[in-house]
Amino acid sequence: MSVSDRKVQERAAREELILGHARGFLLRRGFQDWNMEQLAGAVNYAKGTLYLHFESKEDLCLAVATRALRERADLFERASRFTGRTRERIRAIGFACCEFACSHPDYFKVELMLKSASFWEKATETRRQAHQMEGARCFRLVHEIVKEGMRAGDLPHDRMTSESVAFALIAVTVGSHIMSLEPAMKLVAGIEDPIRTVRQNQDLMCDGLGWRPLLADWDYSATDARLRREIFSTATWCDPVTIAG
Amino acid sequence: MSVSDRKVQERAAREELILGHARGFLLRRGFQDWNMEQLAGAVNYAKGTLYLHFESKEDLCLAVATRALRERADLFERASRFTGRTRERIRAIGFACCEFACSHPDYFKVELMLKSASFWEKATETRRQAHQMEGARCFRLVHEIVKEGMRAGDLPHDRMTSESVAFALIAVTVGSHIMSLEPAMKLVAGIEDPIRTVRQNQDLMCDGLGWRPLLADWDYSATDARLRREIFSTATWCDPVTIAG
DNA sequence: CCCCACTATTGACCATTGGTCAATAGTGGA
DNA sequence: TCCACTATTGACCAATGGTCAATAGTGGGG
Repeated sequence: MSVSDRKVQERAAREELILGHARGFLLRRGFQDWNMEQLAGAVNYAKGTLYLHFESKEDLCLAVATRALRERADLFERASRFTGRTRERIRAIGFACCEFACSHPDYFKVELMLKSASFWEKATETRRQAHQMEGARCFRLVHEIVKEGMRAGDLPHDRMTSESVAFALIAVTVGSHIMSLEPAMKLVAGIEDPIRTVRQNQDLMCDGLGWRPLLADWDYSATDARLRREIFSTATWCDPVTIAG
Repeated sequence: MSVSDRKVQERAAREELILGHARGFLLRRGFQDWNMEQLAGAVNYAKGTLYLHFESKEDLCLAVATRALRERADLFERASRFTGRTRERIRAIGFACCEFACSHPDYFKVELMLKSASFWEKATETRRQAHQMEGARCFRLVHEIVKEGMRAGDLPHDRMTSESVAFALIAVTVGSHIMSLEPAMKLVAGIEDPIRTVRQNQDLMCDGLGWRPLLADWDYSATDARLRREIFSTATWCDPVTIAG
């Protein structure tokens, strides 16, 4: 058993090594600007060995993306342990999302790549499911807080379903992130601090949903300070200032 | 001159033919699932001839996308001629955007493709600029109405810059469209009518921005009816019901 | 009407690269 | 030490984006 065990472990370690290097390639150079030969060279294995772990280049990249998405879901989970009014708690998720975006600056670019059908099709069923599972985990964590907000009476429950509310929050966040990474948009719209813009838009959407206490009725900078202290003491980015007024 | 004129015209006609077929390929099969040989066959020209018009496959696809984006900007322009309160007018743009999304169901998928760096790099500078110009046109049309809303006092002008407001509206729209075309999300969030969801989210964002008259204070279904009558009498989709309450 | 110079078009060819698999090196138990 | 089995390799294949020398087509001038 010991020999077999060691082999399993070695295999896992090698997979980790490959994924790590692939992540570097993917984030720094996109999908096209490197090939499997180069990756094989980088990890000091032959090309064929890579294919013992991954069925295709797409499969490998999906695995990289799923790993990142899992980290994201983990951050969401940490954030959802934050205590306070429900709107403070959904804010924690927004914070977590931005924390993630900062430590994985090019993640959304990779995520966009996955949306292309041909890409998705070339990946293993197992890996597709794994990715969807992590995505669903993120959704569920948001959805739970939305439902609690409705139960608590902070959020109107007669206008929209809780799922639609969760969807709206996710849409505004993803949209803001994606539009932020467009250099042209930064220029045209004069966005200096993309992350701040994302959080601002999340706040606006929460206000639009009527999620109390509204931005004007609560000191959310205090919430952020507490959040940073209690949950994200290791956060890597500066507190964005909330909308004036 | 007549001979030369004819040649120019023939060349333009052929480019049109190629773009038309490429559009079909791109929307129906994505970027990978067809090759230049097949496209050449479809238009009854040799592969080399395609390269007399376009520098690369990416260049060709960017041209297709830009053509669609131009239609989108044209619709925005038509929408911005709508009269009424400024929030009604921004609603017209939202309507135009959805009208466009309905007639080009896979446009956003193609647009996503363009965000990959390697794609963008392989296209001609001219075509890149053309695409950015149409994008900027869309932004400008939104921005104009935002500025007018601030001038008219319908939209607070002391909280955010007009650019940030335009950005927020675009982000929520793009994000909603993109998330809508994810089949998993439809399942998890129970989205039946994606377009309705997009408009709903636009409404929520406008409310969040404090753009008066708020959803609850105005009969926007009447606005939609007028919009449909006066501007988009040829619209292809059903009026979405606004949020209850 | 023919001819020639010039242009337009072609498709065989090339280079790159994702993916395969027969050959080889390595390993551990007898 | 040897053998049977596994792990690893990299030469090879097929697909495809892109090129360019060869060929077909064209129109003006004689």
